[in-house]
Amino acid sequence: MLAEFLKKSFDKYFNAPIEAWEEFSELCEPISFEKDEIIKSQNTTEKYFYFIIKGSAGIFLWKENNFVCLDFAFENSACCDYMSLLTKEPTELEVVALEKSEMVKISRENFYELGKKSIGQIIMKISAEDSFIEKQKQQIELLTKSSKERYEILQRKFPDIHQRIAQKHIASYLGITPQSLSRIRNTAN
Amino acid sequence: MLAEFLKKSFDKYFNAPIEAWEEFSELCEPISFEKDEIIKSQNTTEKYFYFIIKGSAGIFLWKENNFVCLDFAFENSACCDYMSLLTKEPTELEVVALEKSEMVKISRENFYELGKKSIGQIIMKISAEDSFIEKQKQQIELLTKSSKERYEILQRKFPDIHQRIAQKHIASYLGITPQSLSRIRNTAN
DNA sequence: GAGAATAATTACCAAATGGTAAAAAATCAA
DNA sequence: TTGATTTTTTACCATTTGGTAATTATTCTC
Repeated sequence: MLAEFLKKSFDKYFNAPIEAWEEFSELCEPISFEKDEIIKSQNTTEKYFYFIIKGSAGIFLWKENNFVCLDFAFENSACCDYMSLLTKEPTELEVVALEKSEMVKISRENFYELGKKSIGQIIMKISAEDSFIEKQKQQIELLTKSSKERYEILQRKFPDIHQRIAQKHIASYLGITPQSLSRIRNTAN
Repeated sequence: MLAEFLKKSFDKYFNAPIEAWEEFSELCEPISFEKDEIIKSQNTTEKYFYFIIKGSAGIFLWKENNFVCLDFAFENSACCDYMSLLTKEPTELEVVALEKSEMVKISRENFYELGKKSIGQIIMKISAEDSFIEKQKQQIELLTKSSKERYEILQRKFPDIHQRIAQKHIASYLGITPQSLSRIRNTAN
């Protein structure tokens, strides 16, 4: 059940037999979050790797008097303070559920335990590599696109984002103020 | 010789015996580049992972009528179009030597060959993880710091960058025009 | 459902940055 | 070295974005 869900979600990255995913599932714990519930707070060390079954989450960073969103995560994708999980160091990043969510979590210890088996190796490798690629794409957008273009790209990537995520979070992700995003949205063409 | 150099460069990340690095070195080829020589051109697939012994390089992306720099790399660090190396797909990224440089390169095939031995596994894992962390830090700077602050952070990271790298490349890395960087540099305090 | 709290929109002006252009400085190449 | 090319600086104005504040809309809570 969970194993099938995971297999489907990861099939675009690599193919592993269902047995491997069953083995993975056994180390996962289901967990639920309410909207706005903090999954990992600032200045703590990430202990878990989460996978979203239903709902959404954001990675936030406090800046002056606002939160800035570094990433959104929806169904069928991973979500955690990956930097902290990798370095085992606390970070200022906060992970927050943005909707009522159902997830599974796997502890760092179990994650690394899995690393000794082939499925874990592949997941860890894909996670790190894919995370890098996504981050580099974000950097490219910030450096080469206007805020309006970045908004359009985000909408194409997550067509229902505006129905699910507060505009102020979207604005912070784009690197602009909510007022600017409002202007962009209300500009013709 | 090369093995010792590599070992020293990577010791901050993980410890491997000199023998492992000797094994690694055997798969490396030395290669030199002139200033401004293209290491990997746009719309090609990256074939090599480079390690800089001396000199520097930049990862560039064409934007309208200028190049934008995504990353600088100096001595003791890796340099390549890592996204393309991982995906085996061509990208629009260009890798350029920014000074007369001495590097060693290892082909993707040999890199993955090494993956079967423990040293390769660790290098690949560290490369992906560290690349992600650096990219996320860049994203955080772009989203939460002013261009002046970003310039100061870059100067602290690479104190001699202004002596080695053209200001237009630094400006593009910071996400601003050369004129803006010139103004920032000539502003008191 | 009513009131309170939060979020989004709009307007206004200030600040930062972009774009064009020209001059000065630095670098390159014969 | 000298002239050509490229880079950096400066100046000017246009555009974008930020910040404050007030209004409207939405969401939350009882």
